[in-house]
Amino acid sequence: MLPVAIAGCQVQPGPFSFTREAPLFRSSLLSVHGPERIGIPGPDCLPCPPMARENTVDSRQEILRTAARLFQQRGYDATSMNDVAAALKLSKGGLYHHFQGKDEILFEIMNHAMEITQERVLAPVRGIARPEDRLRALIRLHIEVVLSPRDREITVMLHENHPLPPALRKRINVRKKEYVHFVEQLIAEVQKDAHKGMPKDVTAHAARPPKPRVSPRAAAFALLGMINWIYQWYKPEGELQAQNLIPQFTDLLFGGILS
Amino acid sequence: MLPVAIAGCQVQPGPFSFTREAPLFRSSLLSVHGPERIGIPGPDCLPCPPMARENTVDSRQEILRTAARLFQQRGYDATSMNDVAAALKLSKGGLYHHFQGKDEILFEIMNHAMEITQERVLAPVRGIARPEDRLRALIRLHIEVVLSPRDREITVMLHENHPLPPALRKRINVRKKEYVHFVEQLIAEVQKDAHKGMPKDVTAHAARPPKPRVSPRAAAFALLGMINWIYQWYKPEGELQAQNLIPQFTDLLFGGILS
DNA sequence: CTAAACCGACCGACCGGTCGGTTTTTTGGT
DNA sequence: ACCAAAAAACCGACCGGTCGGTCGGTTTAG
Repeated sequence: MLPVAIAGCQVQPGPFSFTREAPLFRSSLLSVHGPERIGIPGPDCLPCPPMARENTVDSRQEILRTAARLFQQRGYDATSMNDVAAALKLSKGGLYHHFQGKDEILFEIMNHAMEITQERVLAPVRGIARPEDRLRALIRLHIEVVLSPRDREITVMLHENHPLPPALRKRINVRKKEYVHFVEQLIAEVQKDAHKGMPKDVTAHAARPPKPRVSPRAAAFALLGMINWIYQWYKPEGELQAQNLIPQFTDLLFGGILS
Repeated sequence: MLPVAIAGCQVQPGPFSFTREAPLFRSSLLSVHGPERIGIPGPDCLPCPPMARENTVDSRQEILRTAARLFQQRGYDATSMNDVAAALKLSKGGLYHHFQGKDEILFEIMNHAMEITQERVLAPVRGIARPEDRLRALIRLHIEVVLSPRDREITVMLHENHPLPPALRKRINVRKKEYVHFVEQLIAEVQKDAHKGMPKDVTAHAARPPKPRVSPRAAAFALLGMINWIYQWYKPEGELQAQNLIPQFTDLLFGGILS
């Protein structure tokens, strides 16, 4: 099936350069005929060694990974199906054998990003009893996912809202809303618990605990904003990395800038 | 010059519909010949009354406003120059009379967004003496600018990073960095002042005040993230509006979710 | 009469997607 | 083990349409 990326063989696009690469030889090279049968490999690509045909699930995964990388680098609309095919050393027709269209590729990328969020953030967090611990874990795991160089689907999902057709977009938006709602309820629990733990003389004068000055909904949007915006400014060589960003963002949420 | 939008005359695109409208009559209609001279107006557009030719600055402003609205609705790459021209009831050639190219339009929109930030946020804030008041004002003004239905350039600038060519992008990025730096230094001042104001018995044991647990840089990025992300979730009919969002985001930054 | 504003045909390139192939791999029978 | 047929994977020409941008005009304003 599709050749996997091999050192020296991978397409190396610049940050915003358009390297429109036509495939120079059959990408599925299991035949006894080598690349010389149908062309000379490009100067930046050694012949890929033959390999067993893999199942279709792996083909689709490979396409989605490559497409996600290109969509992240150039944007969905500015990336063509020809670009995606070239990066995979496929023809466009070959790409269309695996996916019905460009819409489906974007949808699967975004859906996969929601799966990642479900598996890497929500599921672990749901297993934690104490709300404050749960919220701290959610912040850490969400930041880790946004910062992960492997999970490019996440930033594609964060950035590309408009291009999906309405029916597909709705399905993604439903999952996003569920996530926001989960965060909101979690913050509400943390705020409620914090009041329970306060000395009686602070709350005794009230019939019930006063509402916090920051509503759970506003806090949820603020938290998601500060974390999701990381993809806009983060630099792997910058001074803010996961290990010092996570505690600071966590402290900020719980205690503000003056904690 | 260009007709300004008149009730009943304005292009009404759906959120993601592509209304490819060809101009049906000369857009500069000062001639004694009315629109009937060259065609019947479209069903959704009454004839625009003739008006004095305006100067080129206003033409360019009108084009930038319209382009910003379309770029915000559909994205820069998914909006064509033909789309922009149609929305202005111009031909594409007419559009190219005012701007050298699509790049220039996006650059001017983003530059204008930085001007708006300079005039509506930075300049007023610089006139405030107390750092904490200055930071509170910055939060309020920045949120107001992001929420402003008129200042679509802001959300275009927040969203469209990649499409500009490197030289133009660099110029915008320099201004963005200046803004981030300003916010960072302001937060550092606020944190410093907060320590000055603490009772001696809390700080006397230290040779100098301990570093806050949230660095100014992390706090600046977090603050900009929570505010800039508003454009992704904000709904005019939602329960979170400027007047209740501003105090909550301010309280969150200063005191966290438990204040 | 000149300049500004505008138009519409046109350019080469590319878009998403299709289709009629070829090539490669898999499968089943001998 | 071999072979032929079927299926899967892939290719490249092609489709109608559109892209950003140009150019030789026409129309309108000064």
